[in-house]
Amino acid sequence: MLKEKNYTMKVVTQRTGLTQHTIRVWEKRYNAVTPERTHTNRRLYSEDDIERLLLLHRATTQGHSIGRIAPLSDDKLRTLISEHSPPPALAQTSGVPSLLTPLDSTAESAESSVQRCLDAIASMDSNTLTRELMDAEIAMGRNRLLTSVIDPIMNRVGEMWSEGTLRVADEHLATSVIRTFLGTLHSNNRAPQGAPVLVATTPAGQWHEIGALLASLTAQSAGWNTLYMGPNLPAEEIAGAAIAHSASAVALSIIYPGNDSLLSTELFKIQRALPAIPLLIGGRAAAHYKSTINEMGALYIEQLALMPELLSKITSSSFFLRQKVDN
Amino acid sequence: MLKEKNYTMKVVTQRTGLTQHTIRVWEKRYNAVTPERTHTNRRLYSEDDIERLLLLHRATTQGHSIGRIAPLSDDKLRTLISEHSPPPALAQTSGVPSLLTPLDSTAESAESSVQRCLDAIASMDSNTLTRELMDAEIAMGRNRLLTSVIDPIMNRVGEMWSEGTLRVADEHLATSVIRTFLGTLHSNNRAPQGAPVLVATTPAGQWHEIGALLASLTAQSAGWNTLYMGPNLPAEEIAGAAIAHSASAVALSIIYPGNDSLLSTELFKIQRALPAIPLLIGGRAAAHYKSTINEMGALYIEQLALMPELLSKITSSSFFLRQKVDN
DNA sequence: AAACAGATGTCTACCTTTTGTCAACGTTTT
DNA sequence: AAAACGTTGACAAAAGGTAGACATCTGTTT
Repeated sequence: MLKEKNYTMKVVTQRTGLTQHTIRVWEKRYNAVTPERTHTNRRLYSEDDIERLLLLHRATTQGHSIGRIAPLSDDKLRTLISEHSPPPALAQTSGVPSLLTPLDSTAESAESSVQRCLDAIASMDSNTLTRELMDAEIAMGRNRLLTSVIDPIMNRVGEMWSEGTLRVADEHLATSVIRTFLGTLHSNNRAPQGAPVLVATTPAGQWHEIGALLASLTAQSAGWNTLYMGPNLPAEEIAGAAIAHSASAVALSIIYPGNDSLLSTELFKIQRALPAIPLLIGGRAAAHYKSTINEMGALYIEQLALMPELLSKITSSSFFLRQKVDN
Repeated sequence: MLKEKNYTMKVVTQRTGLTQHTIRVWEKRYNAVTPERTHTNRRLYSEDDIERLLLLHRATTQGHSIGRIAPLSDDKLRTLISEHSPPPALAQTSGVPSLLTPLDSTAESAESSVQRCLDAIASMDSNTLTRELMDAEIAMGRNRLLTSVIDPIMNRVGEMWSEGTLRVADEHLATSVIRTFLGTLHSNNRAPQGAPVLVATTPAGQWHEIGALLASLTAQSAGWNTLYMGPNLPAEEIAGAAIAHSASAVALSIIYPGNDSLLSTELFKIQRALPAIPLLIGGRAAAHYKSTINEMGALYIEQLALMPELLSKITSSSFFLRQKVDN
């Protein structure tokens, strides 16, 4: 069972997106959860407690009043949330979910989650796949979901596709389901006013959009405001959008190798049009272009998990000055 | 029964699109619903109450006066709403705001909804766009949302794009937001067991997926089970998926003209691999291929609104026999 | 055509309940 | 010592509720 109580307040706030205050007051006023205490009176929460708080958070953002739903069982909460049938104004761990959760046993659960997702893909079961992804988000939070589940899945799928281990149809179905899932996560991102802006897209000729979406979401949970523009955008348009929204960075995902000349041309065009804006480039095929990327002074994202670091470097460097005045 | 009263005012306003004021005044003046009260006098609504208010809302936007319809039963309301058939078939594709329609507030509201969405697109405001779409679904129901709002929007966007009235970046953003929105609608598909299956996708070389998604959703609300496979799927894969899931039909969306030979080849391949399965072909560029489509015995979907009709013909024809045994 | 009455959605004023946030202050952990 | 956590009480904003006024419509009567 998942009854062991061993998560501290801090972890809970990060995983649920609730403030300490709120969590405590929900406990005091409504007995929403009943954490144990250390011998020095610190609260200790279990995995189940966290899940419950997450459910309560979702339900409240859907308009339910905490006082009424706090006594409900987890199952009732789940049905309550799913009955909110029209476009799920999803999760939306409001506030800034901030940075990665500490390393722990979740690594293992990420592995198995990935495996279950791959199984679902192989059997073309899109419902199961979606459910697995949702469970994974609850279990390990958004950041881990992105870096330790979805990113690996897409990599595996890509490999299996090129090995021929996976049917093209499977790959398409998986991509489509994941695209939808990421789209819902992406929803109304109202980051704070002065937050830096990231434009995420894919250059002309590159149709695979999952990478760009992942980049956009990662930036969002790092507190950025993002503008996701879909795949296959010509250089001029990327530059135009970046300027129009005074972006602090542009993220590009590159999946297909081949078509070298077109891609390099596009990248250089973007570079030239946006000399003052850092360019982040990642994706499976980005490694092929490493020399080009270096040459043009862009930043190479070797792994999604490394992106937050790059982002914070950008905000703390001179580019951030522009934003700071706003605060 | 769904008689448990435990939804708060706020939830009801969100799910029905009505204001607090209106809900209360409908209760006071017409006894439209009879919520319970908490011991502190707050209203509590049941799932049925919400459904009823939603029906009343739709009926009123169709021009019925609340005083007259408030006493009606839910079923009467439902038939009232469905009787008011949307301007079926005919003209009404795009652009020309159709002078013919009599003072039909539904058509009008659809028109204005489309306009507001286009405005949101022009100002690259994805949040507003999403909200407009959600409101439209609440106000006019899923079917009309698809045929009278989203389909027209995509047509207009396509036109404006080719006229050069709309920036490419805008078109991309709009497509992406709508893709996400449709994806969320698509996911909660609770499919009945013996329902016929539709495979929806886009042939190789065709990357624009909105049309296929619309087809899939339309089929879903016609009671079909659908398998949406994403865009750009090679003929062999389409055929394979259709066979593997014993599909009763395959829907393809074609947006880009050009690349004629490839496309025709693909279509013929699909035809040949699936001689017994009806092929539905729609999308902006489908008209260009009308002769090919006829030649190969596929069905041409001139307009999304006409698709349900085609579907029901398929289920009632010989192809349905295969399904019938399952029931 | 003008006047009138009924219907309907919206708004204001004002009161109660619910809920998130904060300050103040003590204790534990780092 | 600084940071993180705990408790308590106070407070303000949000969310509800009632009552009644009001501006538009719509259809009917004068």
